[in-house]
Amino acid sequence: MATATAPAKSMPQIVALCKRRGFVFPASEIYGGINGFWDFGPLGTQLKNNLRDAWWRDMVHSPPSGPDGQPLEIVGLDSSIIQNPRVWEASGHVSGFSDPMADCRACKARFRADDLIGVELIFPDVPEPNKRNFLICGVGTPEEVLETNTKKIQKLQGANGPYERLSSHHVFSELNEEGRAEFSCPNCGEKGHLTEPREFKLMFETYVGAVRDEESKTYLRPETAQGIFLNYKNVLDTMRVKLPFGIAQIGKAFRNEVTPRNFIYRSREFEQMEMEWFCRPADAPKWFAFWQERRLTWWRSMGLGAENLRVRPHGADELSHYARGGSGTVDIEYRFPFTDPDFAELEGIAHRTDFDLKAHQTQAGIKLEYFDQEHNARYLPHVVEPAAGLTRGVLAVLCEAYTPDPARPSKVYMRFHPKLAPIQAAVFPLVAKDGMPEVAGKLYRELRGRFTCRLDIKQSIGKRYARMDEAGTPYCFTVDGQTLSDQSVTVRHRDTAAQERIGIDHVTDFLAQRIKG
RNA sequence: GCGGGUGUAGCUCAGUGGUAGAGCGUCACGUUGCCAACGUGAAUGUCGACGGUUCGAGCCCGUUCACCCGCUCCA
Repeated sequence: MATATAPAKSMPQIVALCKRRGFVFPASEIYGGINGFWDFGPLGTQLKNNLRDAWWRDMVHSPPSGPDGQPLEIVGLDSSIIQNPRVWEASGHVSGFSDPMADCRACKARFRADDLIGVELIFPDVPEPNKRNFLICGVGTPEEVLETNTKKIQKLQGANGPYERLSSHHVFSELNEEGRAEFSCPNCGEKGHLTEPREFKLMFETYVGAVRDEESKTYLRPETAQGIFLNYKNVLDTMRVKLPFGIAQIGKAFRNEVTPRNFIYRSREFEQMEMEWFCRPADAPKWFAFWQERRLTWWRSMGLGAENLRVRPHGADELSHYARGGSGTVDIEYRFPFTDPDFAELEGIAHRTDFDLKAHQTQAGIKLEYFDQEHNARYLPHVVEPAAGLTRGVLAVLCEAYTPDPARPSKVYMRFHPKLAPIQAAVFPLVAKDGMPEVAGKLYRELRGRFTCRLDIKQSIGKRYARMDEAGTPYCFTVDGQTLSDQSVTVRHRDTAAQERIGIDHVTDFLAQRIKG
């Protein structure tokens, strides 16, 4: 790989460029910011819109052909961020989305209180009044806890003889204060230093209407997917769709993350691009494989390097509550500068089975079954879900594009795919005289209707090229003295700084050709 | 939530208790016929915020907020 010798990409420098050039600003910055929220500046907004529109086009307007060569059918949706709170009870988010955590005051370790258990041991050979039970504490199953504490148990046996194990174990999160005091920290071994479990509520709560009581409490959606399941029947009834088909949605989602980190990678307000693919249960594995391959290809077509992308299947223990019992989940991961050499999730493709439709059918009491005329059968479709992070996608595109180059004046340029670049073209007069600004202005007015375009007349030509390098503008067209005599302009290519000369009449075609692919 | 680090102009940073600084960028004018050129001039700061110590705080102390790193977490 040629990248082996490329200078490492530094996250602080990428963040600085994003601020300097108007891609991403800290949210509420003049008030000191707010943890986990970011604003997109003019260029960042355009970049995000371009990525979003590309997804919509490639999913809804012109989805890929299926394995049999037939075009797939996917329709769009835009559901409400706030839904009836029962939605989130049915979906499992109210119960599954808050984790009780306990901290050790002595060593500062943190544990999931429902994973933390204690196994009680009895030593029958010890005579009264010294006879007492010992509690072996740890994380995992009782067997695992005994396994990890073998040495301690051997020591106890040495002093007290053989032991018996109480059949039921204690779960830390279910104990009262007295019970918790008997627990020792699995990390440092100190007894009685674990805090009472505290709930980490990962869903933002809000209240609908003027009266603020439990009745009016609801949530900001933690995923866009549920809005799709809620409208599945509406779409079936109105759109003449037949299985298999998809419903796609792009929108904001909110999670009260414990630790927002890594710039816009894990923020509390973010955007998702989700598509729920409804199919026959028997076909789900086939579609699961199909979408994995298509989605990986799509990210590559957005300019992400193959060497920075990978597909990683989830282990059985990390599957979401809705994805157990299906073909599983895979993540499409990107090698971000802050994870390098490791990777982090960009998109998850999950076989959600009929978990959600079944849950809503039961909870809402509305039949959501599909009548399959071809097979003369009635069933709940299975769902394969490619769920991509738009915000994360923007970050991946920014990181991929960021290219240090000590040889050029800007020292860095943003190598966006031309179709994603927030500014696709710039028009300059070489100098601001002899009628060049007028010709450049005319060209600019022609281009701006079709492309995102900038006209810059001020300052030296080198400065203007340098600015466009940091903005990631792929093509700069310069009107010079020769233009006035032969109607040609120079095209300056961002990635090579090389120039060629084309007719001023061909600029539109030149751009259209390169920005389409 | 814990530990460590950072916070001074748009950016990068200097400034160890005594008048708020530099480079770059930005803007204006001139010059300039292809890569942040040059000349002249200009704007820009509650020194992250609040409180304390002090005659006096960007600097010392406390609190707090944000960002970075590590833990923890990430349905």
